[in-house]
Parts: sequence; C-alpha cells; structure tokens
Amino acid sequence: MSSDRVTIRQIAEMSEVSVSTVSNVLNGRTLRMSAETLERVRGVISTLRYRPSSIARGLVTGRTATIGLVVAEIETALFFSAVGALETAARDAGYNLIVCHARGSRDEAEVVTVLRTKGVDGIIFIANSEAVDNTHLTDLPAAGILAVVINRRRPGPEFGRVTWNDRAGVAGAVEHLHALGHRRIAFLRGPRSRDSTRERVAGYRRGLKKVGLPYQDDYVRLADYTAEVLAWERATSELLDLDPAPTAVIASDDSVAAVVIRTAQRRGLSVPGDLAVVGIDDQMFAPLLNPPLTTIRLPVKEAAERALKMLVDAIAGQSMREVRLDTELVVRDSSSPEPRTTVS
Amino acid sequence: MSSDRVTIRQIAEMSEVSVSTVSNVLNGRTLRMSAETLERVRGVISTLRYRPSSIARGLVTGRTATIGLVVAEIETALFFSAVGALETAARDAGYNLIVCHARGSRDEAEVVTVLRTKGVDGIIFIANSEAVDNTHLTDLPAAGILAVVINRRRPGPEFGRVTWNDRAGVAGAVEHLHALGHRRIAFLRGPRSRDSTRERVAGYRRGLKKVGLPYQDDYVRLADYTAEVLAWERATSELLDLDPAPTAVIASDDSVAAVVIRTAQRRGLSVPGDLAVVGIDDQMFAPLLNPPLTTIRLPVKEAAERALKMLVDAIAGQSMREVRLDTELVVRDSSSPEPRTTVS
DNA sequence: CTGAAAGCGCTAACAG
DNA sequence: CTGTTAGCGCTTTCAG
Repeated sequence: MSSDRVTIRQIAEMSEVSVSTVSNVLNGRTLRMSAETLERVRGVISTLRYRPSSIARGLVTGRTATIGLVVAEIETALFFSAVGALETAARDAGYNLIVCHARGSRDEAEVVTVLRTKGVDGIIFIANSEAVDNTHLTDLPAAGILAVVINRRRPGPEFGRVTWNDRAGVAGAVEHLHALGHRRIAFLRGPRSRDSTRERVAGYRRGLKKVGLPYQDDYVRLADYTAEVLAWERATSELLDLDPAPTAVIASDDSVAAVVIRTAQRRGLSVPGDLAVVGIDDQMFAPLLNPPLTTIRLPVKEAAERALKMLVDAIAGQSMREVRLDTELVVRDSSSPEPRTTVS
Repeated sequence: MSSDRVTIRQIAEMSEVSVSTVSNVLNGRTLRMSAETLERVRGVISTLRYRPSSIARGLVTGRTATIGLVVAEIETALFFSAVGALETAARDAGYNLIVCHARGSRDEAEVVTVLRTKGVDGIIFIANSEAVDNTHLTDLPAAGILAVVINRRRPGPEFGRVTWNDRAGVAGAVEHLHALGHRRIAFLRGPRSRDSTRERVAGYRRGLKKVGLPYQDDYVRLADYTAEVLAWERATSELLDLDPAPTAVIASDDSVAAVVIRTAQRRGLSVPGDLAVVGIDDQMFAPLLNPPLTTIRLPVKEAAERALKMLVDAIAGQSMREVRLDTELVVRDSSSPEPRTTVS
C-alpha cells in the first residue's frame, strides 16, 4: 500500500543533514542556513516529491489547518453558495473544510464532538436562523476551539458572528414597491420558528410606516417555504380573493415567489401589471422566471467570506467580532412597471 | 487553551489499568476482559468525557475515517445535492468529508496532494463530465489511496465509477414526446466539451430513430448552460422561427428549459399547447415554474450513495466496480397535453 | 548554523 | 486477561 511513503528522515539521510534541518526548511526557518544546504534539501524534497504528513504535524503542533463547517440545511441553495464561498476562502487561507450537516441541536452536538476529535482549528456554524439550542457550544471556547456563527444567535461573546439585516431588506422592498405606486402591499411570511421571520415582519411594518401606509393583518399570511407548495398557492389565492386585493406581494423566499407568480398568472392576472412580486434570496433561478423576479439578495457569500476571515484572524490571535451585512434589492421585471390598479 | 485535554494515559491512571487496556475498551477488544474492569474504565471515560484523538490514532493506524470529496462545480445545483447525499451517507458509515472545489485539472492535482497529506482514506471525484486530464490521478492506487469517480471517465481499472445513462434518458424523453403526438422535436444541446453532450445528442438521435422520426440538423442547436441566458433565448427564437417550427423541445438543462418556456410565452405561444418543453436535471425549481417542468431527473443522490458505499467497501478490502444508473423522466405540465399544432 | 533526543496521543505487538 | 514498550512522522528545545 502506502509503504513507500517518503518520510522526513529519508529526506534527511539523502540530503545528509539532520531531520531538524529538514524540518526547518519545511517551516521556512531558513534565515541563517547555508544556502548550499538549503538548496540541497529542497532538491531532494522535490525530486522525491516529499510532502510532510499533516497528521504527524498536527499531533505535535496541535493545529491541523482544517476548519469544521456545520451546516443546518445543506441541500438548500442558500447554504450551498455559502459552502462554495467558504471552501474557496478557506483554501486561499491554507485551510481545508470538513463539512458536516446537522439537522438539529442533538445532531449538532454529535458533529461538534467528532470535529473536536479530528482536531479542527475552528468551527463555523451556518444556521437557518431557527432558534436552536446553543448549550453544546458554550464549552467550545474553554476547550480552545474557536467558532463563528453565521445567521444565528451568538452563543457567547467569545464567538464570532456574521448576520445580515433582514429587517432593513424587507423595509427596502416595501419602499421600492411604494415608489412604484403600490398602496396595497402584502407579505407572505415564513414560519415563526425562524428568527428571520420576526425580523422580516418587523421590516415589513417598518417599511409601511415609513411610507405612511397602514398595516393590515389580512395582508400578512403564512407561506412556509419549508412546507408544501399547495399551501403557498392557497395563501396566494386568499390574498387575491381579498377586496381590495393587494397589488404587490413580498414572498417569504424565491420559491414561494415563483408560485405566487404562477398562481396569479393562472387566475389571468398579469405580473407585474396586476400584481408585482418580490422574492427573498436571489436564488439562481430568479432571473429565469417569467417575468424575471425582483428579489432581496441575501449576502450569503460575503457572510461566508467574512466569517472565514474572522475565524482565521482569531486563530492568529485576534479577537472575535460581530458583523452585520446589508441585503440588496435586485430589481427585475416582476416589480418594475407601475401597477395597473392603483387608482381603483 | 486546550491544555486540559484528557489523554488515554489519564484514563488509565484513574481507572488503575494500563493504557493498553483502555485502548482495548476503546476499540472494542473487550471480549475477554473482566466485566468489572470494563465497567470501571467506561465509567472514567464517560465522567471525564474522554474522546480519543483521531489525529494520534490516525498517525499510528494510517486511517483517518476521513474521505476527500473533490467537486468540479460546487455551486451547481446538481453538485450540491450530491454533496448533501454524500455527507449523510459518509457520516452514517462513520466517515467525515473534506470537501474541495477543483476548478480544473491543475487545481485538482493540487487538491489531491493536500488530501493525501491529510491522510484521507479515499477520494471521491464528482465531475461535470468535462473531459479532464486524469494523469494526476493515476498514481493514486499505487499510493494506496482508493478513489471513485462520479460522472466521469474512469482513470483506470483500480478506480470505482458511478455514472448515469444520459443517452437512454434523452431517448426516453423523445419517446415520451412522440407518444404525446409530437412529430417535430428539437434538442437544445450543451457544450461539446462535456461528455454528456455527446451522449445526449446520441440519445436524441436514437429516440428519433426508435419512433421513426427523421433527424434534422436544424432542430439541434447549442444552448450552453454555462454561458449567457441571452444565447439561450436566441437559440430558442431561432428554433421557433423555423418553418415548420418544432412543437416540442428538449433543453440542455432545467435553467435553459425555464428560458425556453419564457421565450415561447413572450412570443404569445402557450406551453405546452403550442410548445412542449422538457428539461434535464430536475432541479429544485422545476416544479415551481409555470407550467411545472417535465424533466429528466438525473440520479445524483443515488450516485452519491453508491459511490460512497463503493469506497467504504473498498476500504474494507473489496474491489472497485462500475455502476451505471438510470435516469427517470418526471412528467409535469410542460409536456402533458397533446400538441395543438400536430396536424398542421 | 546543525544534530540528538524527547515527546505529541495513540495502537499493537509482545511479555508476563 | 493485563501491563510494558516501541514506534507512527513530525516539531522543537537544547546542546554542540
């Protein structure tokens, strides 16, 4: 098998130096070393294509150049763009990622245990903003494991945290629709179990207030993106059955928005003519819909990059921080023209 | 920091046994051990919440219970359903995944090197079916690293391989459309750089042949899903400008299919009334489109699970195999009714 | 500036 | 059935 693995000792012998010298060149402690020796050792290393074992190195240094990534919903588009961004950023910083999918707190606790035995240098948690139990995280700092959370409540001050401003995002969407002439703007909210839902509803109210529109309970309905499509259709229909019906709706995410568009179109309505639709996420398919979807882009990639940087900096000794990112309204056709029915 | 890490020695001392005894209970070599001793050791382990270091263990056993995953296009919908499935399957089998994104052969070679230094027990490559250079993989078996490739040419007989039958998938879609009454079926193909494109075009021809329809060059156009949306619209328009125009089109993937639907609708055509549309992938948004998209589902998850099992079995000593999975046509509204214009 | 030697935490012979 | 011991491959004092 791997019996022919090259070791540092072989390099030392072939270079006719000691292992510590080889170790020194490996780790850049090469300042006051005879150029000739350096040259020779490097030569042997490259001809033998020698790569030091991270395992052995990890055992002695206690560092593995590996970061654990604990993801709440790995199959969600949103999370995946985060994983991609994180992987790229990690590798640029010289780290690898052990990716784990945790479905709940219990699972998460297990995953964390495994990650600890594997000696990761730090852990990044990326959550679905579900209110999760954090107790299994609180002893991480004491164990010398650095951690940063994305889109999740901070388990303690020793943790880094990156979030985005859901509230301002939705408020901005309301303003956008109002500026387009809409006066009856509905909001399809996500499940209450998510922190983001509260934030977004608050943003919706704030937006209405800011533009001087009244809040109407009727115009806020549940369209749980973790649930059935049928329920989204029903919620949309209920909204459109209202008198007066809304001329615009902000959906709990892009998937729901797609279904809102479809439901409206099936009723013979034009989007955005009769109904403007705004989504949340800016998923990959948003620009492909008919009409292309206006949506609140969540800065997931940027969050991932910031989280990784924060963690790497913390490994280097800096202290953790808290960062809040802005969302961005991506305006496409599903909201652009003025509503037809404004002057009803 | 982690100065308080519990070691096997401490467990041994507190249990008043030797380290090897502790090691034995850790590794289940507990058959002929006094029940009382076993009990005592276990007690100490759990009260001290001791977890053996995988690093140290890995150094001596040569195994790390870690599998490397090399993904070609991590941000693609297709790939991340694979990563999710792989992670779940891996953890069930007691493994963790180091996920790496390789953008090209060169990058891939680097990633493989890193993975080797990290001592992964095996590597899974999941490719975009791009014709990639495999030379950096061929020495893996010699180094004792097991590997299986998904959706990619087999680098050698020592590699496991899981693929799916693109050809049959597209042929089946043609038959489906023909059964619906369509006689003019177009195919929007992907880029030639992908192996899958060749397979799919072959499947298209085979399907036509099987149902007794002529192959027309005009009806096959490029709509590169890795390129611009505008180009997809143009390709669709060109198809619809043809006389006679096709009554059905199979798109190179679901994203392209979404744009085909939109382009047709913007020209005042009804889908599926005037034009039936079939996608490839069965991405998450396919059922949300208007109309819901008929599509060729690629068995990505299943492939992931098979690949993982193959790798784990290989680690356990079994030999590698080659598995070819079937695609599945998921029929939704974008193709269901009979074409209006059949009897033109 | 280089070499010898002591571990990192664990497993696996090999004795007892 | 349990204890001793020799490493796994590397880093890192500490002498020379």
